Amino acid sequence: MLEAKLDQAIMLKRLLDAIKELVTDANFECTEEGINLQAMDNSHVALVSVKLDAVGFTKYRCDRPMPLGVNLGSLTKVLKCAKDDDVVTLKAGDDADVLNLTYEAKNSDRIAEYDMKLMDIDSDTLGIPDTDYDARVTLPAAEFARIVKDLSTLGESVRIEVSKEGVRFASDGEGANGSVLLKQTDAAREKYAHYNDDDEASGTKDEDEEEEDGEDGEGAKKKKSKKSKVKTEDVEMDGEDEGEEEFKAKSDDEGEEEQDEEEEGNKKKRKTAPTKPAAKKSKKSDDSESPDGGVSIEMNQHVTLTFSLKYLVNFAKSSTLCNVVQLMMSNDVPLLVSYKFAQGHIRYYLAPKIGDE
Amino acid sequence: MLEAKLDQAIMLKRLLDAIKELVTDANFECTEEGINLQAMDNSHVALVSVKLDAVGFTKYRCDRPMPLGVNLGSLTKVLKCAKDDDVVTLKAGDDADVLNLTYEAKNSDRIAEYDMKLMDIDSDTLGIPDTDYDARVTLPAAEFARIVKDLSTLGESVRIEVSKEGVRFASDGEGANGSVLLKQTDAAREKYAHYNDDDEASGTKDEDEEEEDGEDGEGAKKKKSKKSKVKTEDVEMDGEDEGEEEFKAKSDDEGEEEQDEEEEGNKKKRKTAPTKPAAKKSKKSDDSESPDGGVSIEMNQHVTLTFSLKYLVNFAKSSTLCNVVQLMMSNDVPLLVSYKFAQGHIRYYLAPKIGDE
DNA sequence: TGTAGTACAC
DNA sequence: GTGTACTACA
Repeated sequence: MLEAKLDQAIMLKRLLDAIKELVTDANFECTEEGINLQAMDNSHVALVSVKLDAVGFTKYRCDRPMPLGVNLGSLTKVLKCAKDDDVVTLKAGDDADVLNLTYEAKNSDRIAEYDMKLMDIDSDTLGIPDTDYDARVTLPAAEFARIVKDLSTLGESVRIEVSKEGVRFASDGEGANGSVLLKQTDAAREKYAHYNDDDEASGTKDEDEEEEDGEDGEGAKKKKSKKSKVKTEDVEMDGEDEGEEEFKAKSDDEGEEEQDEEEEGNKKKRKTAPTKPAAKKSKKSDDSESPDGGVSIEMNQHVTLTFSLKYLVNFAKSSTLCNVVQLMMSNDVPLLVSYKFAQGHIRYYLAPKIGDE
Repeated sequence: MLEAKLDQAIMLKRLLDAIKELVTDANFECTEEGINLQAMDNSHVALVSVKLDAVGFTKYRCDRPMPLGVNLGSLTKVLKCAKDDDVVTLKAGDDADVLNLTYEAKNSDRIAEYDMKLMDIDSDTLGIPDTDYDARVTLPAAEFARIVKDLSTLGESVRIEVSKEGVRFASDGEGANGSVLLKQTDAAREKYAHYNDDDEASGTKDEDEEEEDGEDGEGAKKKKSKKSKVKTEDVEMDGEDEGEEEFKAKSDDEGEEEQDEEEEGNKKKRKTAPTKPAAKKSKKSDDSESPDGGVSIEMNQHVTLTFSLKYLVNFAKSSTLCNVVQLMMSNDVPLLVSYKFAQGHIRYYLAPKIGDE
C-alpha cells in the first residue's frame, strides 16, 4: 500500500511537463525511501531519472516496494484537473491496477478524486553507476535554457567547453555560428560552494577550490584527474555511440540511487557531515538565495563535448522546478544535467556526439 | 572594416521585426555616415528604406563604404539570441563574408558571439528622389496601427482622405464598410510643429501653418500646390501602376539621403537653423513628449488615395520603434510612411491603387 | 498570450 | 476526409 501526500500539486504538474515529451510510459518505483522513476526517452538516446524523497512528502507511507506503471500522458491529464496549490494524495493498494489521486483545496471545501489506470511496464531498470566527473558547472537554469534554445535556432548540436575561466557553448549552423561564453564569477563560486553537500554523490569541494585558485595548467590538472573527480551517478555506455540505445539495461532492480550512499571509498572524500538533516537545510537555503546567480565551475580537467541541442532544450524544461542547474561532464561520457528541488531531483543523461555525426 | 556598437540590442530586434516580413534579403550599405538599407518588398510593390546614423551608435567606424548582403531571416535568428539590453557590436572586415555580432551583458559576465554568413546581393540601389508632398499627417503610431489592422479585417484596401479637418481612413468590405475619421487637434499641431526640423527633407512649416489657419477653399489650395509642398524623398514611379515593380532601379549608388541636404532651393524654405546638432535636440524632445498625441495635418491640397491594407499593416509594425508616424501623400504618388527614432529612421513607400483594382 | 502544427475523433 | 482539440512553439 502506498500513500503519499504532497502539499502543492504544481510540483507534480511541473515534473510531468518536464518529462512527458521525452517519455510516454514509465514505472514509478515506490519504496520506503520514496518514489523513483527512471526511463529512456522514446528514441532511447537520453535517460531521465527522477527521485522524490519520502521526506519530501507531507506524509509518506509505502509498506513494500511497488512499481506503478504509469502512462505519463494520462497522468498529465489527470494532474491538469488539480489546482496548482491543491494538496495531492497518491494512493495505490498492493497489486492495485489503479493509482488514486485526491485533490484537496487548501480550505478543503473541495475534494476531487481520480483513479488512473496503471499498466505493466517492463522495468529493465537501467544501471546508473556512480561516476566521477571531470567538470561540474553550476549555473542559473534560466541561463542554460536560454542558451540552448538560442543555439538550437542556429544548429543541431552544441559543443560545450569547460575551462577555468568559464564555460563556452558553441554551435555551427547553416546561416550562422554562435558561441556563448559564461564567465565564472566569484559570487557564484561562493554561493554554490555547498550546493552539493547533501548529495549521496557530492563533489570534492575543497580540492576543487584549491585547484581553481592555483593556476596549474592542463598538465597538472590531468595528473590530478584520477584522484579528485566530481562524483555523481553515471551511466554505463554502450561501446558504440551511435545515437541509439546508449544505455545498457541492467537486471539489478534496486539500489541505483541508494547504493551510492555506501560507495564512499571510491576516489573521493566528503567535505562535511553528509547527514541528511544538515544537508537538507543547506540545500533549501541555496535554492532560495539564487536570484540571478552567476556561474560556478569545479573541474579537474578541461572538457569538451558535443551534444544534440534538441535534447538539451527538452531537459531545460525542468527550469520550472529549480532555478539552478548543474552540468556534469567528463570526456566521452554522457552528460548529466541535474536539477534539485525541495522533494528530490531530476537528472538527465545524454551521450555525447562522437566525431561529426 | 566596419565596427558599430549599439547600446541596446532591442532596437535592432525591433527594426528587423519591422522589415523581415517585407524583405528577405537586403544590403546594409555601410559608409562613414552610417548604415543604410534600401529594398523592395518581396513582391516589388513596396519599398523600405532604413537609415541608421553613425552618431546614433555608441561607437561607429567604417573605413570605406561596404555593402553587407544580409539574409534578414538569419539576422533575425541571430538577434533573437541577444537579450534586449545587451550591448551589440557589429563587425565586418573588408571583403569579409561574415558579419560578426557580439552581445555583451551589461555586467559583462556573459559574452555571446555570432558569425553570420553574408551573401552577395545585387544592389540596384533604387532612386528615391526628393518629393514635395501635398499632405503630411502626423499621428500616434499606435493609432495608425490600430486603424489599419481594424480595417484590414473588413476589406483589402483603404481609402485615405486628407482634408483640413482631419484624415479619414475608409475601407469597403464584403460584410461591412468601415471608416475612421481622425480630427486634427490644436495640441497635436503645436506638438509636432517642429517634428521635422532636423530632416534633410523638412516640411514648409510656416507656410503650412498659415494655410491651414486661413480658411481658403480647395481652389486656393490648388493654386499654391506647386509652390509650397511638403517636401521629402520620393520615389520614381513606373508609368503603369499595376501593383508590380513600382520603383525604378537607379545606378547611382549613393546620395539618396544626403543629397537632400544640398537641395535647399527647391520650392521650400527652412524655418529654423537646420544644423544637425540643433536638429537632433529638437527631434529627441519631440519623440519623448508624445504621450498620446493627437493628429496634426499639414497640407496644400486635398488628397485622396487608396492603398493595400496588407502593406500598411506591415508598415505599422514599426510602431515598436517610434510612437509617432508620419504619412506623406500626393495624389497619384506613392505614400511615404515614416517613423523616426533615436538612431535614424525607417521609411516605407507604397504606390496607390488606381481605379478599383 | 497567441498561433501553428499535429493528433485524434467523427 | 474533415473537423476539432490539444500541445508545443513563438
